[in-house]
Amino acid sequence: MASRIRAEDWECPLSTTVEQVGEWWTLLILHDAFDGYTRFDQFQGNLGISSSMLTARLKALVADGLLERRPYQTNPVRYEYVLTDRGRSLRPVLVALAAWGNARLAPEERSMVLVAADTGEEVEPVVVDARTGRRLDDSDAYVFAAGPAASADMLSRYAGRVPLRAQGA
Amino acid sequence: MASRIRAEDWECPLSTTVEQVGEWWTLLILHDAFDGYTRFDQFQGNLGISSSMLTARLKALVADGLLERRPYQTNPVRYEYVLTDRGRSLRPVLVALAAWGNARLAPEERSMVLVAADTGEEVEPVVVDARTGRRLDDSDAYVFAAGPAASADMLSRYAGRVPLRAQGA
DNA sequence: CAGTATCCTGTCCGATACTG
DNA sequence: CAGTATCGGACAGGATACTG
Repeated sequence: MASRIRAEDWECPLSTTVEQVGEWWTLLILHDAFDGYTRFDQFQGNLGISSSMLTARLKALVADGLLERRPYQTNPVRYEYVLTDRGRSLRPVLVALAAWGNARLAPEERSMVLVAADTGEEVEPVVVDARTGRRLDDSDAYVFAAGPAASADMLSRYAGRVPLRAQGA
Repeated sequence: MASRIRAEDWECPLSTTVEQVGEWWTLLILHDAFDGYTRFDQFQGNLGISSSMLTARLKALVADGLLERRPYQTNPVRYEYVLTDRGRSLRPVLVALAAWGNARLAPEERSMVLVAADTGEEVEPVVVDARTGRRLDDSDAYVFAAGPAASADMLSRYAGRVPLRAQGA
């Protein structure tokens, strides 16, 4: 779970990711972790999740390598949950989700915004192509295409619908 | 559902968005829609979803204003589902999710990548601040802060943990 | 083709109680 | 404080059958 998926099991980046992330609780717990919370009762208090469910979710998060469980005191031993690099790498997903909510769902007077920690300036998160800087927003200028390892049935599904890339390289 | 949320019900951009998006099926159907599919049996064939579940999801999507249901022929009348602007605005979320899967989950030889439709060049999606162009990736340089409409209990939760913005403006 | 209706199973998830 | 164990309801969601 914690690492990469076997090539045979990899079909679609989206559905596989969705399956791996598992449930929405995952994202909400991670959000708390990004806010600096690390402890069981903090998560429980903030999220209003039952202890049994929280236990299950935390176990899954640790098994998936998104959180690390480590003792922060001995006698009695107590554990906290801290983000791994892998966990931190999910931040753009949370940001994109929250940005959409702010733009499309929030009342005019937003209650929660993303700001730069140093300047306090409000941030407007957008998804762009790192190489060209062009926004990926809602244009049809970007499509999902079959890569080198695409299987036959995937190619048949996508054939003619999206530009195929060179198979060799 | 289709429009904004009442101010009293707005607590956290993430949890509210998650609630509104509803289920993972929503994202997967939307992904198909972005690929240009519009019809019931296309969705069903691609996703392997049961017809009853698909009906329910499509209804919710239409009610939420993410898809538009419209007849594409008469006698007998047949319907198709096309993306609305609101639906298209969710694209960055899908892209962020898929990008994470590609980066962290996929086998080395990725099977599906995002490419520019004109050049065929592969795209590397990142989330940045539209104003400064700085990446929001995994840095701690950005935090969620209380906005003008924050309620008292939200402020108490976030007080001291994240920089608060001016209450007045 | 584009659904609707019904049945059925799994499991998400809160409530409650208990533990070192 | 940081969980574990158990119970039970609600519902997600597939299978199947039926319709204009």
